[in-house]
Amino acid sequence: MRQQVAKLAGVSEATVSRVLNGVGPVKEATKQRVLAAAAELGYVPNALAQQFARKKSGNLGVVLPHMAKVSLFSTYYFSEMLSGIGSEVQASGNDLLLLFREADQPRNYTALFQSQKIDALIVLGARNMELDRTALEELTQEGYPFCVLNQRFGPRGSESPFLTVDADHWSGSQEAVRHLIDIGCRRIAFINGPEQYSNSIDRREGYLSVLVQSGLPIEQPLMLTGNYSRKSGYELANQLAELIKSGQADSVFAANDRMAIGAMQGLREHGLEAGRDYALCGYDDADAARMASPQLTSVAVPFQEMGRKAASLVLGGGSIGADASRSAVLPVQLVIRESTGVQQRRSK
Amino acid sequence: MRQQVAKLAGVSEATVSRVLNGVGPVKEATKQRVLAAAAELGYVPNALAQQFARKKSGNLGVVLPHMAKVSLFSTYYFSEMLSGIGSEVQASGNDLLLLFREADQPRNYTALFQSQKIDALIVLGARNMELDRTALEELTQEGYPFCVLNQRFGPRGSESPFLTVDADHWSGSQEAVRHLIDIGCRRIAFINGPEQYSNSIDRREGYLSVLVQSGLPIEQPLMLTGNYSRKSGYELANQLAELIKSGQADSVFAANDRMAIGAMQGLREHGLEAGRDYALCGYDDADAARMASPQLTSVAVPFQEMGRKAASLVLGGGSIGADASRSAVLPVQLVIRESTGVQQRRSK
DNA sequence: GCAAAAAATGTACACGCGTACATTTTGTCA
DNA sequence: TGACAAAATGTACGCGTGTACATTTTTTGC
Repeated sequence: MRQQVAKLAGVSEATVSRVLNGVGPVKEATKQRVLAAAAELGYVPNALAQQFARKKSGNLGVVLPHMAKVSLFSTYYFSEMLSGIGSEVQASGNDLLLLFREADQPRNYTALFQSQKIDALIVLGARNMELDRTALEELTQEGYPFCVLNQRFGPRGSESPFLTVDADHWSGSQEAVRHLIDIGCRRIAFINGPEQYSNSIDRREGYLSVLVQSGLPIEQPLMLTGNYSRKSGYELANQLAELIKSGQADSVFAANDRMAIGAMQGLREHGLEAGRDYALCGYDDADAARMASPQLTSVAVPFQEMGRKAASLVLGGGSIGADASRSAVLPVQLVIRESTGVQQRRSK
Repeated sequence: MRQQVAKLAGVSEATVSRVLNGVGPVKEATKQRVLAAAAELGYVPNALAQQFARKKSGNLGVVLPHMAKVSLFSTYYFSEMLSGIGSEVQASGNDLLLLFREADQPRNYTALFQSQKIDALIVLGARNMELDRTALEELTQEGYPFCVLNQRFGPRGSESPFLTVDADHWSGSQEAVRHLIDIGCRRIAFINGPEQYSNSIDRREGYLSVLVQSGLPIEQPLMLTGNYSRKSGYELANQLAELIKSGQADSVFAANDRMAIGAMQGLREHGLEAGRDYALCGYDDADAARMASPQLTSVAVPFQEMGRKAASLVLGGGSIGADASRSAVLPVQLVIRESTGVQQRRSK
């Protein structure tokens, strides 16, 4: 096929290759002849042969958490990040290979590199567990380019052994809690997610630090744990209702919107309305935040940008910024809506 | 590398290949020797070379609608289908290549096959437009295995020129509208999506057919059009409010949950509550349906199963069922919740 | 125990491309 | 115009598999 193009253009196959790849010096006239010939014959290079010859698949792998039941991860989180990754991948002329992780199976990420199926890797939904840690350590050891998204290993602010793109959930939680305090809340219940996720830890620390700064007491009974699902928030509503009705709590800060909405629904069954009987703040600013009634105050996370950043880092193969830093932490932003609405609280 | 394995096992490279691929007759003893040697050396076959030699990439391509702003397609729809596709792809030992479509650019799907980047294709979010039709026609002409998901070309029930997996939105809409009539509604407003999607057409026809069957009049003013976004539903609420307050409408059937929720929110601003002042039924049964207040009656669509089916069809390369039918239509199911709650309506 | 069939293994090469290196053409300067 | 450098193009080969075909080994049937 390439041979036919070469013959039609009156050149050698090598020249065809050079023209199509824009490499090496080529006379403008021959270039046009080759392109014309290729167009006429409808020649499309065999990507498999190209990858083989170049020893590059051109694929960015993205590992997804197992999500048969969409439970732990809101689909918002997932699809937004993927969208960001996709836009960057597309811009760089690469492709995106989706890799579905089996639940609790040993990860074999290095094999993906050894087989050259992927040139780079982004890991979504990693947890701080033996299984994940060893897999990532292995990748580091071998020097393969990869990036962990929305998860940090080691303490906050510490230098990461590998590329990491995260959002500043510590500051985000601080903002959220400060906002609750600003509107008059003093006893802020907190629904967190599992601490395998650095996200959860960051939020807890942000929550606690503001309490301390503000001279408010830290009350263990106010700190609850769900699993980031709506259902878990809903189930915690019984405890929350008691806390609120007894005056032990006047507000709820949930570590994501799904749990916030679940809690909101559960509390409603106890006759408690967000924005009226208690203030409620979620996290993520998913679509669901705007769909809830009352609309949910939340912390917007730049998931798309995080995806783009991770992709660009891992495809560029470089470190972050001019320095040799291995981790990027993107800012988040509080979005105030009805569930902490001042007017509604006043009308109480 | 393979050579080293061969030497260590004391066989030829061809035998190594045979063992690893489980092809051809191999003595059990040599098989074990080869496997042991491969394990010891940590040999991982080069996927690129395999693909090249086999002339198969092992990739199933999935074309995604452009979704910079997550507007037309709920992320629920998207991630559920993808999840279904993913499970099937994984089970078949293939990989999933994500292909992001640029907005309003000519589609070049055939090139993906010609370059052998993909062995099969699933098209998500196709519309009945020139751009899409010609692209699909081209694929058909060339005989490439592909499947269109959740979209039909040509009239309902007609034989499709290519593989199609859809859900029975006609029956689903009928069920929804019948349910509304069952609970006493007589003037059912209908918010549909753009008619580029066969989904929309099916829902409209289902809606109309039940009205006719039930002897209810068809009123043009009750039929509104949005774009499947929450915002569009919200914006139509003004018209709906007027219809409801003037007694022209007593219920709303929205073609998806997002628009239903948008309408619900908009109507609330007019003092109208779903399940109390009017009945509301959505479609898709996305998570959002359960997150809304009141929880939304909706039509559950087996998105995951559709994804699995499409993947299995297109990877199997076969037709659907024993007959030569080219299209599968999966059943949907009405899920009744509070927004059409009988008890609430009674208390009106 | 021998011939023939069957099973197991080895040998050799193609797959389509990119590219190092050799060769030819073009351009430059005196 | 000739010598030489630079640009343009051609030639040849490797990349790591899978597999058709040739060859060797084992089994079978008598």
